[in-house]
Amino acid sequence: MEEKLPTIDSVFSIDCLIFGFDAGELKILLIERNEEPFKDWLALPGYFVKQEESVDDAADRILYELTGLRDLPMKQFHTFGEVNRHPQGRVITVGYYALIRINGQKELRPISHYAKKAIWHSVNNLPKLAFDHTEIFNNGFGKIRRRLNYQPIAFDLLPEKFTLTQLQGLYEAILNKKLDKRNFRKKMLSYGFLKELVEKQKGVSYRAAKLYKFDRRKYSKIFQNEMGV
Amino acid sequence: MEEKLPTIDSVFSIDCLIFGFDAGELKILLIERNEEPFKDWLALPGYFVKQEESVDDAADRILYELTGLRDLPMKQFHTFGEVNRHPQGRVITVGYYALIRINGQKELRPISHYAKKAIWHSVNNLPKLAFDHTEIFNNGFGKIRRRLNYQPIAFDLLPEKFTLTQLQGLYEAILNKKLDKRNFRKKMLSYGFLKELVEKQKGVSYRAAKLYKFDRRKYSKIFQNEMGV
DNA sequence: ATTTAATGGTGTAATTTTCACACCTTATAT
DNA sequence: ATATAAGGTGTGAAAATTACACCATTAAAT
Repeated sequence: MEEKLPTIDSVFSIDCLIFGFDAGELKILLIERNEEPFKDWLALPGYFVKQEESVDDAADRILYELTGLRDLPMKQFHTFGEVNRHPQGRVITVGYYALIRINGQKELRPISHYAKKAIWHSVNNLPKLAFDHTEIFNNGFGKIRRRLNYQPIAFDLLPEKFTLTQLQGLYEAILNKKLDKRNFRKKMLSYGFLKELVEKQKGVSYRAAKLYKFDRRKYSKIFQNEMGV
Repeated sequence: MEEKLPTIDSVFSIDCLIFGFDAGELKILLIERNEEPFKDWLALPGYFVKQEESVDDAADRILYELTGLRDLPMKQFHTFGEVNRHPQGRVITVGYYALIRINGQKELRPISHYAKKAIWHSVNNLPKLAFDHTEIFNNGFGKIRRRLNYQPIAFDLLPEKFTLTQLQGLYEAILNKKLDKRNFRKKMLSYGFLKELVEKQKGVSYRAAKLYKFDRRKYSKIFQNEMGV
């Protein structure tokens, strides 16, 4: 009894899908690899899980080491377990995603030498990625799109204070379709979890829009278990 | 380059959540373990993934070996990666689920000696399960409950021909709440994917109900990408 | 033959949600 | 002053959701 099992180092990995929103465009965080295989290719930030850390912890550590971003609220979306997905051997990987404010984050600066650099790339016109990362991206992006319809995940991508037009632009970028302005505003406001601020937009050469905040407390009260958090 | 990685045997596993519906009750498939650790305990059917098989393939094989059930349409729902979830070492497990017709299946008969037997147990009053299987169960069951609201997963649990009352009973069992009979029928029929049969229920000591079939072809046509398959 | 027990089967009105659609207002730059 | 660019607003039609109660049918029991 109590015999020891082998270690998981080098056979189990994490890949991260980090979405940001900037200049009306949805972006994904990629790294330029500095290691074989796929040296110099663009890839999702990802690396091996260590023996003594939980998978969730590994996701945080790996993202930090490859991009300099820390403590993002990442969640699992799928585990990829095909036999030949890694050229050097059998590696199972679990995909995590997070939606974040690009400008709320410090600059991208890989800590580990496995990444040459980290960049934000539009989700449109993605180049071919290393390994099966294109498939991982498509899988995760699809799930997030569907989730947007019943969970308030979009607010994580916006600055703390935002206008309704920015919010709508974000929904349109994720869903990849135009929405009706009046209906969108009516619906968003009807939920009751947007807090209207006195403050207005500044530095625009047109009528300044009201700013809003996402009120997470109100959201939790209103929806509790309904929206399937 | 092209160095070989270690193998994944004994560090990566599958656990299966197989739901069935019988006598108005939702059931879960459990095995009685025949091996330490947790010998003699009830557990979810689960075992280690082999080096040369995909994770999806492993799920099919393992379920078959432990319960005798084959080729169920299982899907992943979450990967559990805490460091101390297995007493003998570091094991990461991926949870799969399926919803099936209990009576449409051959009898339960473990092939491998790792399971003494396999049984159907009500999802209510579950005993303490081996490992962190209670947590895995709760996680998966919660997801299925939510999924029921936008995907026609319930039909997999019923016999091919079923009455609307049976279908409603199943929804009530999964959602754990009473539904209005007229509204339920109206809504189900309005989808247009239920095919009314000429045949009626037999062997009941009250008015025989019409039988229906779930028409998967019509379903796909109607909903295509809408319901987030 | 009659009664009983159990489920089958049906419709309507009120409410809520969704959707389609167009114009005036405001702030700034010139 | 005027041109520009986005801000901000309401209504009516259609669809979906909800609440709600009674008679019909069958087999078994008497």
